[in-house]
Amino acid sequence: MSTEQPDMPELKIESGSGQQTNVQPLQLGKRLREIRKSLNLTLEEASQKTGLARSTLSKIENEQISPTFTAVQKLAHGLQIDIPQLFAKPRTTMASGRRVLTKSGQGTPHPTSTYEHELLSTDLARKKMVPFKTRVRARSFDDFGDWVRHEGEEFLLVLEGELALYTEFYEPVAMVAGDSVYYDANMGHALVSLSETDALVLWIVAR
Amino acid sequence: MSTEQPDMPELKIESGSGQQTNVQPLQLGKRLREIRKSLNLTLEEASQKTGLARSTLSKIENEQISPTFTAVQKLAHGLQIDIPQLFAKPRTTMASGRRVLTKSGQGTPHPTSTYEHELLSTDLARKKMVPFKTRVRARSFDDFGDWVRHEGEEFLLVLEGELALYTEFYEPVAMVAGDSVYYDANMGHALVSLSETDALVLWIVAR
DNA sequence: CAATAAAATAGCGTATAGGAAATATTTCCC
DNA sequence: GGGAAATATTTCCTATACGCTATTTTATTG
Repeated sequence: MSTEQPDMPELKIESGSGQQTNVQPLQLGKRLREIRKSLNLTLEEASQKTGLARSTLSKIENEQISPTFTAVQKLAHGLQIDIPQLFAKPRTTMASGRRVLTKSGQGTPHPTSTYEHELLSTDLARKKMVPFKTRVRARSFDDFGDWVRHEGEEFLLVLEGELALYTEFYEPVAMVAGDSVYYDANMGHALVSLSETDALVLWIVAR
Repeated sequence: MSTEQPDMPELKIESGSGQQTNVQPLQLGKRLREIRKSLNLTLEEASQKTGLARSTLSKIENEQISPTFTAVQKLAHGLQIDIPQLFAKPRTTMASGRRVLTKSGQGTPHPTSTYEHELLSTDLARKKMVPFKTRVRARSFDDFGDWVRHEGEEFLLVLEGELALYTEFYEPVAMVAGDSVYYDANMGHALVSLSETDALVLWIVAR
């Protein structure tokens, strides 16, 4: 594995490619073999880690038997894989790898009356999250017409300043730099700066 | 852990609900019963939908037997639940509108040799994102055994310090406070601090 | 290529999961 | 509460998963 030194900061953009198909025949055996191989384990070693017999592992991998749930648990525990991952889509090990780097202050601006969003990740197709850095200009809840509500979930971390988070079913709560909150975006929500200057938050929306 | 500075004054409250739902005995049976009940199905009906015998279902629900993987598949298919969901932590459907506030430094610590994670949102039943505040201890890429790869996508924002992001298909890139990056977590990735002190990043994983 | 070692697979006995039917329990009328 | 219907559990038998050991296959080295 090459240990090269990092190059200097610089904005790199790679637009995402869009493949992704579902529907797995779910070949547990094949999957397990892949995982074991990737861990460079022999059946014997895997056997010791999991407490299952070599032969059993072999049979599972070759789909000669259907492991009991307890066996699957032992496998997952022994090989350090979590069970949901076992059943997740095939590993898109290939060149689905993409990244987008955004330098400080170089995001795409998107101002509103109450917020000043800076979109931190430009066109990465079909991404699961949308990250903003947001300057909160609102100084009172009345600056908002009504609750903001939408599908998805949101996480936010206060970067600077002090603000109040208003949410529909709870009391408003004060937050300072370093505090974070996670909530369902279907619940009405709004941010108000409590300091003289605008507050700054990192804001992430998941679909 | 908690190398954090104590946090600032606070007004209204809403302490992060910090209950531990750790390490599940993973009571598949109980879980299945819940699901079946919630679908208003009798054992007989569930039997017809899944192709498994009433008695078998009963035994599974009462944890008298450990279903084979094929049985689990039939269950999942017949009852329209996807398998990962079966093994996820307790329901706690946060769709009903919920929020979790985490005060600075009050997250759940989770140290490794290279990173020091602070989980910012406790018991995320089925959340779409998992937020960490992470202290990067690694000083060289060699501190990692091999690439870290897993399902999902990641966003990260540098909070303090200076670091290098190594990713599988790209050149490593330097990042300073305020910079952020979004990438596919299936692509191998690793963070290395370039400063003398540990670097601090906000790290979010979407499934 | 042999010879040998290492790893994976196959055979077989035992433990246990799965199905059909009997039994027990709960639910719901009257 | 007593019965009857619906639902759940238990029993018993067959099918199959699991572990031990033997065998075959694959990798290594002279």
